[in-house]
Amino acid sequence: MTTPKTREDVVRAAGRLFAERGYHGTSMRDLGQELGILGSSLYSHIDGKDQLLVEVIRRGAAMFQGLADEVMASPGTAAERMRALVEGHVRIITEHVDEAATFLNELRFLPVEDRAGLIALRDGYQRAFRRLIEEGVEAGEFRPIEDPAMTSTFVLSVLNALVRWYRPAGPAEPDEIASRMYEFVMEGLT
Amino acid sequence: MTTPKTREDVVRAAGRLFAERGYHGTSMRDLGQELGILGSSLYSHIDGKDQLLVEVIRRGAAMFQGLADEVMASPGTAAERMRALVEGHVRIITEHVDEAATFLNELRFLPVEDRAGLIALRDGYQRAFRRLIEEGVEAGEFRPIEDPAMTSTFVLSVLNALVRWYRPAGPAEPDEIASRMYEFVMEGLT
DNA sequence: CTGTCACCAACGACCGTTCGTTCGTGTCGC
DNA sequence: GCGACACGAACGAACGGTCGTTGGTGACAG
Repeated sequence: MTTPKTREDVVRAAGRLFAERGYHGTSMRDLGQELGILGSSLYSHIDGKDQLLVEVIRRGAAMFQGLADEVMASPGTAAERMRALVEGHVRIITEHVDEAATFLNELRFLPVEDRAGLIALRDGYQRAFRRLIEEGVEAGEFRPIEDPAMTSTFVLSVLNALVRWYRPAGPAEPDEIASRMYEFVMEGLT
Repeated sequence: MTTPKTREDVVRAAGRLFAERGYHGTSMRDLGQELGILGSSLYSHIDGKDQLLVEVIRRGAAMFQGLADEVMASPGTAAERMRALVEGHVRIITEHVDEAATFLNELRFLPVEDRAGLIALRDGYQRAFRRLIEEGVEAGEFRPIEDPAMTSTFVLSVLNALVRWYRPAGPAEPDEIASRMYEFVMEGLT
């Protein structure tokens, strides 16, 4: 009757449920129900639950890493590239909330053999922000900042928190969110 | 031999494990082991696992609400009170990471009958930030801000993310963190 | 006819929780 | 001062249920 489910369907549904209920809050039977099949039927497509978590998180990590690579390789002032990072980050989250949320929230539940590598990716992404801030300070575009590492954490805090409150049905348009975020990150409250 | 555990011990250990492994990632036997007793022995002190979650989160919520009440009732410019909020928030998190992290991360796993009330507390706390921002704009202390609600989300994003990276053993002192955060929230990067 | 995909029943492990019991400690009547 | 007794805290076995996972079987599409 209904067309059979693909491995792709399974991974996408897993992202959705992991984001919504957390990895440990999602059972294979839950996941099956989401797809209209039994939990045991999932094993026609995948090898195990933890593999699903790895795959979903890998996708999240890849998107952010791709953005950082692209922006950091492009020309432009620090401010321009910061704007590109903010816009790209917001676009990734608004278009792929589930993978992004799982990447940001469930990293600690990865099997040990995958954890370190993916955490390194996340740290690499943050390092792009730090380097950009340092460049901006050196170029005199930004104010003198004593602790660029901590400051990059602040910037990323604002960006990452979007997965916690963004709802596609919500009143705010992605472009507007990106603009306001960039504004806030650059100027603060004053 | 060893002194018996109190209900207080149990709640504290629960906060620690819920923060570290998440609610669904923590079993009663895990929790017992953390205290050096059996999982079943916990029921001499408590009625059920979900009660523990409620209690830990209640403590987290109470601390933040207390801070907001205190600061908002005090005199001072918007900037002064913003500094007080930031400092208080950082102090709460650095001194009670576990309750704070559980409050911020595990709200969605609360039993339905407790969820709405505690979410309302969280929203009330955020509303304090929004009101303060509005006051600051009206008084001309802050720049004109078109969307104070979203901006309050940004500020709180920076503050709340602290539970994700603060480690007591880390290099950064709480005072220094609070100063840098206030600086960033007020001035941004430029 | 072959391979894919789902079903179904079942596995052992673990889940939250209950129960009967034990052991030590402190209280109180005598 | 001493025995009886209630109590808090923990044990250990067991409960029904759910977990992730396996293997066998059949339906149905290419």
